[in-house]
Amino acid sequence: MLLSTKGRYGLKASLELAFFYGKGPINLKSISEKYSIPESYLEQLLSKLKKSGYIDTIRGKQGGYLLAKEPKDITVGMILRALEGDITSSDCLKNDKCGKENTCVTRIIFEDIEKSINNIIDNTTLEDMVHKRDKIHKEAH
Amino acid sequence: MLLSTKGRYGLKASLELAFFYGKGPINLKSISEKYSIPESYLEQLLSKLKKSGYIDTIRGKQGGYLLAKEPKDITVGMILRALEGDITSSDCLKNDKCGKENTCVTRIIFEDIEKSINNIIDNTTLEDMVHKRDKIHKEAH
DNA sequence: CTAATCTTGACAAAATTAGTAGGGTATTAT
DNA sequence: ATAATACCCTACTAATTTTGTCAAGATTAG
Repeated sequence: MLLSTKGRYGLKASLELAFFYGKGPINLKSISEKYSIPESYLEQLLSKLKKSGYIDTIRGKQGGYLLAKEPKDITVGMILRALEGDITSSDCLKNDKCGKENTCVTRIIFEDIEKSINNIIDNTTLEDMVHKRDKIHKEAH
Repeated sequence: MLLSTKGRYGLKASLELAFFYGKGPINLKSISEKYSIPESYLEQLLSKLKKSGYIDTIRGKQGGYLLAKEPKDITVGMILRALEGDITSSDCLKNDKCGKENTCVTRIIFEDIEKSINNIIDNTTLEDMVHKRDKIHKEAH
């Protein structure tokens, strides 16, 4: 499995904020209920996104969360990496000092996979996804 | 992380068998030592690959493991799936009956990623990897 | 025979994921 | 002011998955 619930939940929440971008803050509870995500858990995820600079918050009554940048300036890769760390195909590309980096063949295919994944997530913005969403919902009617 | 050690170890072992294809069985210990994989653990992995029909075994002294098919007829995807189950980007593509399959936007990007991964692993055979290995080792001299 | 090798199944340790819980702090409508 | 609202933070726990370990047995070459 490439992504855990962290990335999935976090991406859904970010997309929700993107959808309401420019329309004021969205509170935690409403996101948590809409997507059936435990409130406290989602809170931790959004907190990470805030620390990474992708989300702003407004405290107090009528407060909530909102994107810190325009949806077109936030990629799926940014969100996923903030929550899950580097998105990698295999541990050996990160940790291992196996000493065979230059001659390991399996490594090559892992690298190919990873490049391909990164290519997708780094070239899809939240805005792209909002547009896709609009399209899907239109077709559903 | 897309792949655990299961897939990585199993793929390395399979590649070793591919490299010695047609030259008799290779015993467990030699693979386990060459790649620093715990013997009993590797045993379980090879056992799965046997059940899946990708490798044969010869018991007794001088016995060992060998590929059940030609390297060109075994893909990386076959090996990885036998060991790790379906290679998937997100749980929600497999289990969830979230009821929103037709309108969920995040799902689309997970599907794109998954297709891209499958495209790579299903179009790379062990033979391809042996060739790459030959090339790498040549260049290293 | 016997030493090398695979077979099988149960068990255990370690790591990661997925939450829970609860008090704390800031803001604002009233 | 103050009460309600909502984010902030840290620690803990439960569940799951990964990564092994172990032991007794079956098979075969020499």
